[in-house]
Amino acid sequence: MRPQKILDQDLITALTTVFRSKGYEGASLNELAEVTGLKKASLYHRFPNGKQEMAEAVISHMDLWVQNNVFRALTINDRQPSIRLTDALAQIRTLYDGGKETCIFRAFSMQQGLSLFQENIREGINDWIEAFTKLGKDLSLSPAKARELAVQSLIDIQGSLILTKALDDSSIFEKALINIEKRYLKT
Amino acid sequence: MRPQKILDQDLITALTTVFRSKGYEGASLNELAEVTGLKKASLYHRFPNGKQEMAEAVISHMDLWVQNNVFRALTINDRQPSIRLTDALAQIRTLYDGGKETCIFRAFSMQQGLSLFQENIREGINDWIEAFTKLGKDLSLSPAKARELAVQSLIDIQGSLILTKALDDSSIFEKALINIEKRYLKT
DNA sequence: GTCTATAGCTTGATAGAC
DNA sequence: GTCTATCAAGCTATAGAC
Repeated sequence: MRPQKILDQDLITALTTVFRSKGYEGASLNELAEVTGLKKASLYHRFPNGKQEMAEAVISHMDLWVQNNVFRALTINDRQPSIRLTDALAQIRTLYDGGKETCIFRAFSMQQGLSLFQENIREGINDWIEAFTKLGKDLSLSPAKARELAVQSLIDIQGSLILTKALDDSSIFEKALINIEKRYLKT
Repeated sequence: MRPQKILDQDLITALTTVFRSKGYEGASLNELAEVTGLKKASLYHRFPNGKQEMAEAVISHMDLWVQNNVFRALTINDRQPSIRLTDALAQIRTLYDGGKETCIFRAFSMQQGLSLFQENIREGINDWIEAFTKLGKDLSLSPAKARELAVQSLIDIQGSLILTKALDDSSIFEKALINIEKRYLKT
């Protein structure tokens, strides 16, 4: 076997930047080939199912990162909940590069992308809600209140990302993160 | 002149449904022709600048509706602010069909759509913020606090629309609207 | 004002050489 | 494993008849 010209890790990273900024349909194979440094036919060798498989790999890779960083920080048992929250918010800040990057679910939630990845999106969002809900319970909130705060936290993240992008003002995202923290610590 | 087969009003309405659900790139001329009942060449007669002009017409039409219904309700001077807010939220509920419809700005905020309509989106969102800010001031809030609540209201609307779509649970959107109302009336 | 027909391009995907 | 070359299908847009 000939050696891989591009490592899997670098490949996924390059694919992610395009899918994230252009969405599923908007990411053309020509552009995906260009940013990865591979020709289209070579991409098909690495991802026999084509564009959809590339997108799935991007989703899986990001999902793993979120689990290892955001969810782990939120739900780990051997630390104070307030510390966990601060850590998780720092990871979220990194994930979205201070509000400059969009959520991959949002990028894949229009057009064909929605029908192809609806289930991934639904599960992904539910995982976020569960992780925040566990934090709330560990802060002695009732299950209902814990879930309510979790949903509101996700609304704040997603909504502030949209406004940050629309107004090109990353302070909106930053304030939203601080607001999430305040809301939990007030209880 | 031969009579118009389809009235301007009906034409825009049909175009809107497609652009809203598919986004700018995702809305193909074939589909736009199909839902309007006109052939592609006829669409070009009505919109000489093609797809972009159709999208602009959709944005303008929706903008006018929002001004006449949401902003007018929020900012009209001869009614109590709390009544105005309730009215405006009812209009917003209609605008997004209880959370089942997406925001046109979101539909146009990926791929090519973003570069083409970035300015419309920025101005549109700013108009929403201004309208809510006026309401806050009329409720005797400080300018800073009024703007803060306005931004949070938009975050709640946009974020809850995303979660409602992702989880197919329109109660999230409904709770967000109620939450906006509570937050203003608490002050 | 609407239509049929088509131009010209880009897309996702494949065949086969090395 | 990567490449060049190519395909069929879809796209936006236009020409010209009625």
